[in-house]
Amino acid sequence: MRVGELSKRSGVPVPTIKYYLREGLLPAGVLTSPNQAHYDDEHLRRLRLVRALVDVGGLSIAAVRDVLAAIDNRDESLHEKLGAVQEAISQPGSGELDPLAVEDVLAFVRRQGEEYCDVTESNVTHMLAMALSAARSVGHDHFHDLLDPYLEGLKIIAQADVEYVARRGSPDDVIEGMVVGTLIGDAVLKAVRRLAHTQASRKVIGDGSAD
Amino acid sequence: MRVGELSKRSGVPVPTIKYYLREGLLPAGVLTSPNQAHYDDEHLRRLRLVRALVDVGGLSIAAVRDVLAAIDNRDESLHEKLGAVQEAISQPGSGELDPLAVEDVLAFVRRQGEEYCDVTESNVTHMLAMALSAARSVGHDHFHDLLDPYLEGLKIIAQADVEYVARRGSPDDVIEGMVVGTLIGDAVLKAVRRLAHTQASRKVIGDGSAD
DNA sequence: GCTATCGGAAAGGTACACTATCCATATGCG
DNA sequence: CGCATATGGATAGTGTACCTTTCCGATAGC
Repeated sequence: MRVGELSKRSGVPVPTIKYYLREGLLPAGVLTSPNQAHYDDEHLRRLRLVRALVDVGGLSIAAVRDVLAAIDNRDESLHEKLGAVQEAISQPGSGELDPLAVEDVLAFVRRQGEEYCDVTESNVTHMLAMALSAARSVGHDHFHDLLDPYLEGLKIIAQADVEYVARRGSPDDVIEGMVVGTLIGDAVLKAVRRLAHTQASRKVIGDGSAD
Repeated sequence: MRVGELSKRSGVPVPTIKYYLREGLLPAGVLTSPNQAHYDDEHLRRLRLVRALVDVGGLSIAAVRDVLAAIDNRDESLHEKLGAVQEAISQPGSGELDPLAVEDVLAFVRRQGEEYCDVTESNVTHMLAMALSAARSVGHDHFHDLLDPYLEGLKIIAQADVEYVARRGSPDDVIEGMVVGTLIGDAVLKAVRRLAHTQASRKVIGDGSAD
């Protein structure tokens, strides 16, 4: 197929596809003449992945490029790749870290039997420290009390996630499933948590008949 | 205090504070002369809240304005206010909804005993439908299988959230705690889920010694 | 042959979140 | 008092991110 059909089948405008090609988010098509190229289903699949990362995952174009590079890297074991991809899809944001928040993270991580030393070493722990710093900055200096119940609930969720991903066929599908499952899963969790809030708060403050 | 001290105490540059004042994110200070105004701790608190919403919650300036308006609204009961604030902090994003994804949401919601009809009525259900649509668009058409385990884990988490918020004093603190707890909680959950993934996947694929 | 479309490059556009400049006025210190 | 510095308010400008538009000569397909 040519770019017009790729556009029709994906819902992405042609100029945007050209832009993604320029930015290296989409591999070039096979040239059949100096100004005709052919795209296949793999391009369509990749294009839809890019849109999902951008629209649902909220990733920047640069972050998407990093993720795709990690996915496409052929020189790593599955384990290394999963780590690289996880780093790529976990942007910590910017701002100052409260040392007390860093302590909270270290204490939490140690409570689980890990022995990390450098919180800024991984994007994930950095993310957590950033969030706890923000909590402290707005006066919530006991937010870390929630970490243990969060982990308890998330163990159930992560177990389901891993089973979901492990069910996939090839290692490439596992990687891609992890990316999609993590980012779309974040969005799903956000929504379901809000639904759960509504249900849980109903028990406490009632339906509005009495507050 | 005047704007300079507000800036020093919050870490937010003076021009940015002026911008927030212009945009209505921060109430004007009390004028003591035509070009001198006085700000208090409430302004500082509000300013830090704005930064937390923007930096950690990832909210746009317009969304922050909506949230603050919902917080400040004096004409609603606590229950109504919680609902309005929850809508304000739940942006569904844009894109087309897959009818099958809408069905998935309806089935899920009904499974919990609710009887919603219109998925687009609430931002929260719309968010969920958007996420499941995105999953389908990248070929994950059984992502909804995860909804039940997610809810199971999230019940534990939401319970902790509600207890955390209920511990606060005044109704205003409850509202503010819900905003902070929801948005910062989203970020914390994201990070902790990734940590839980690492732990859970270790059991399945090992430490990298064998994959 | 004729119209629509193509690939590729370059310039343009839009939205957002600040940031800089100006100015007349106030503050605060010596 | 004198004078550097800071202030509130208004207007204009900046930088980044993500596309769009416009152009070109070449091809596709009827």
